Amino acid sequence: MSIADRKDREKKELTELILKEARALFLEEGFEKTSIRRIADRIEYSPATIYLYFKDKNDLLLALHQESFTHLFEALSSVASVPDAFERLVALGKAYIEYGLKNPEEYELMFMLSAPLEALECRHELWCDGQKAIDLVKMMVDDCKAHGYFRKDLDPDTTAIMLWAQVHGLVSLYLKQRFKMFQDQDQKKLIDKTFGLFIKTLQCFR
Amino acid sequence: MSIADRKDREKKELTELILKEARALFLEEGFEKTSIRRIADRIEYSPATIYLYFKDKNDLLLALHQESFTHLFEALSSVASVPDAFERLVALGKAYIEYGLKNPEEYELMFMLSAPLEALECRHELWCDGQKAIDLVKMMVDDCKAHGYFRKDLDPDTTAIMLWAQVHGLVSLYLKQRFKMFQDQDQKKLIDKTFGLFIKTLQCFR
Amino acid sequence: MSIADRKDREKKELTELILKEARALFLEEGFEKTSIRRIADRIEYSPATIYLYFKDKNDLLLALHQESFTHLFEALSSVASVPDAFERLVALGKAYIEYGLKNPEEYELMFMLSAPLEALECRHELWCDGQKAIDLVKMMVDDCKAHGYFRKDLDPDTTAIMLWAQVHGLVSLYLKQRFKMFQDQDQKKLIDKTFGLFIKTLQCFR
Amino acid sequence: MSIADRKDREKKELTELILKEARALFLEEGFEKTSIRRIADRIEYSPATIYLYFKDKNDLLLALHQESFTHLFEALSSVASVPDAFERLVALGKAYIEYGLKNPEEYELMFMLSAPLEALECRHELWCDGQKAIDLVKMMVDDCKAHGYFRKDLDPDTTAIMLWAQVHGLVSLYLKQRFKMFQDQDQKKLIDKTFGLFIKTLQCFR
DNA sequence: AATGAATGAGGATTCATTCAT
DNA sequence: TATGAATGAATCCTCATTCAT
Repeated sequence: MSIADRKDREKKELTELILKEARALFLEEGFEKTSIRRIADRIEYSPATIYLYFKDKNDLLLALHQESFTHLFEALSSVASVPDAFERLVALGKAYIEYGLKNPEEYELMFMLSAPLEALECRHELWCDGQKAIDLVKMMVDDCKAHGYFRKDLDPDTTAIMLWAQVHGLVSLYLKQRFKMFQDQDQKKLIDKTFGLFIKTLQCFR
Repeated sequence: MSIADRKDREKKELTELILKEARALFLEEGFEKTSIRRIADRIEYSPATIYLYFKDKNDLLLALHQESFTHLFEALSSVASVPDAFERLVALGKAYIEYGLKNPEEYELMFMLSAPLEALECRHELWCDGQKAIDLVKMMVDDCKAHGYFRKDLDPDTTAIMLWAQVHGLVSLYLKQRFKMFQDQDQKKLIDKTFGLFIKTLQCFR
Repeated sequence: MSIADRKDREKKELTELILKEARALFLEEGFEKTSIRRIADRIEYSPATIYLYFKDKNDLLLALHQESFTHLFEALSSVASVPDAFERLVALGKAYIEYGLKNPEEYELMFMLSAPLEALECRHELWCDGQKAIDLVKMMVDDCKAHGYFRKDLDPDTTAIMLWAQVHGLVSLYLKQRFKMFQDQDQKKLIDKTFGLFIKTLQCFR
Repeated sequence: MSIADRKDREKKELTELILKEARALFLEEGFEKTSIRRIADRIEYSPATIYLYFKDKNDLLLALHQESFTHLFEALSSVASVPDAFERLVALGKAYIEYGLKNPEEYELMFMLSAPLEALECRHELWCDGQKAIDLVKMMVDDCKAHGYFRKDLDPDTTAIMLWAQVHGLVSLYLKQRFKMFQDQDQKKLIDKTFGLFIKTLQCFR
């Protein structure tokens, strides 16, 4: 038993190692430079070995993709403890932004890269993750309606998309350095301020 | 003089030709497939020739970048004729979205690609274009304030960024297919509806 | 004893299984796609296991080679029941052709592939099979002579080779698609017609 | 002018060099071992250079294929000088066999390899060469009919295929070493003897 | 001004084989 | 007996770039 266990653990460990370095490469050098070869170099295994753990590059990508969503959900789950419905929605947005800024490569993979979707369009799982995320937002919008923060006739779908677009806009412009033109200001503060303003506008939904 | 003139003109023409085909390749086949070689093939010049007109691939990218901004400004300029300040702001957002959806590769280059910025961080021109764009928004926000649509104490910078983030969020999520999970709905309509809702929220700025 | 027996039987069974799937792969996907790995995948054993039963890929090839000859002989044996000596020879040719067309990969392995011979030149068995086959033809030629269909001074060796070359020529050109230039005709019919004509020419041996 | 000439010549020379080494590799190591890399190694150029002269491996193959047919036709053309129609046909067969034995790798490429046809099925040229070859045989069969060597009602198509199959059978079995089982005899003599016997059988067509 | 020729580096994969267990 | 894990070497091909001309 212990032998099988150890083998299992070792297998898992290498899988993790591959994913870790793949993620790191993504982070450090971007998607284009993330090749099987370079990952292999970094983990000091042969390229062929990676193919023992992942069918092909897309499979590796998919694994990273799913992992990233898991991380995102973990990051978002903390807001559940916020008692007030509206404050909870605000916390969700903040947590989303924070996750994006702290995990740029994962964020890119999930929401900004063409590659994974093109290659994996067929796979149903991909949409599930995104669906789950947007459903979370919708649920919170409904909560806000239930507690009188939003009008009853507000469409939760549209509202959720609006919220998502706003935070994604902020995160993605920041990650792609498009706020660098405001050189004289702290760009992260810019995001906070903007998000704060956005939250205020939401109050007209009452 | 006429000889120098002609040479000058010819030089400009070839520069234009290169840019034109580069743009076309971007549009038809995307960023990844746009290689110096392929551009050279299409203009029926040698790859080496391109290097006489552009230092390297990044330089070519920068030129396209600037050109794209010119196009964007053209697309946005039409809103000037809208008389009402608030309506003009709304029209601006709509025009921006429309431009993004209609010119996906240019939009990507301007606002979503890492490549041009990383390589050209030093160049001041890059920021100018973005600056000009955001300034345009700020101006319109000021107009809205002047005409009583927005409170006097509203910060035009933050507001402009918020507006930009919203429309960029919508456009970029759409371009990267992240609305595909709403399979049963017209995705462009989704954008319109969301933008419409966003506009309504702006009215609480009054 | 019974334990040893069982082990023996199991060993034989796995050997058979390997050969069976190797053959199937040959047939379904051709020689190039038949790799040790793919065979291993299909029998759901590890690639390393195959090396316990066959020294290397060539050894496996040799086994298939011998097996194929067994099949060929089975296919040819049916003609024994044809009473007339000349008709029997004709039937032999037809059976050979039919076997070739129906078992293209085996046929290739036996008569068209370089691989098995190069690697196994040393092995005597290889020639035995071919020898047995050509001997069969010679015997039938002798029968024809005995029954007055062929002149007594006809050299059975040369005649046998001529017969073999003719049918092999037809089969191999067909298998390698070299009759495709006769696009407007049924290629199998072409073979039948040609073989028929060839048989007629044999009558001048009388 | 002389510069362009020289460049042209150099280009041709390298093209020839590539083809020559490709052919040599075919001959020495067989089709499977003939890779772009190995060719590049032998000509001491980089693999990428080969792609400047040939679109891809198939293109290179096609060139070799056509070249080989040119050689074959040259080899066969000598028989034109044989005055007697039947002797001419015999000479054609002998020349074909001789060509095959002397140029094994070209012969394989033209008549025994799957690869070129699979990859280039679309290309019309391929069939043209084969067509031209078989037409040559048909013409000679017609000549034999015209001069009373063959019956008037003989089908030239079927006859031509029969002749082709016979010589191809002999050549291909020889090239693939399938005559090695007649160890005690000179294999080339075997071919001659067999072809001689075959020629005799043709006389019953009178 | 223009280019033909060349290449080193790198891309994703697949393979036959080995070896410790 | 069986295998999981690993790999070096190979495959075809594309790229941005340089340089002599």
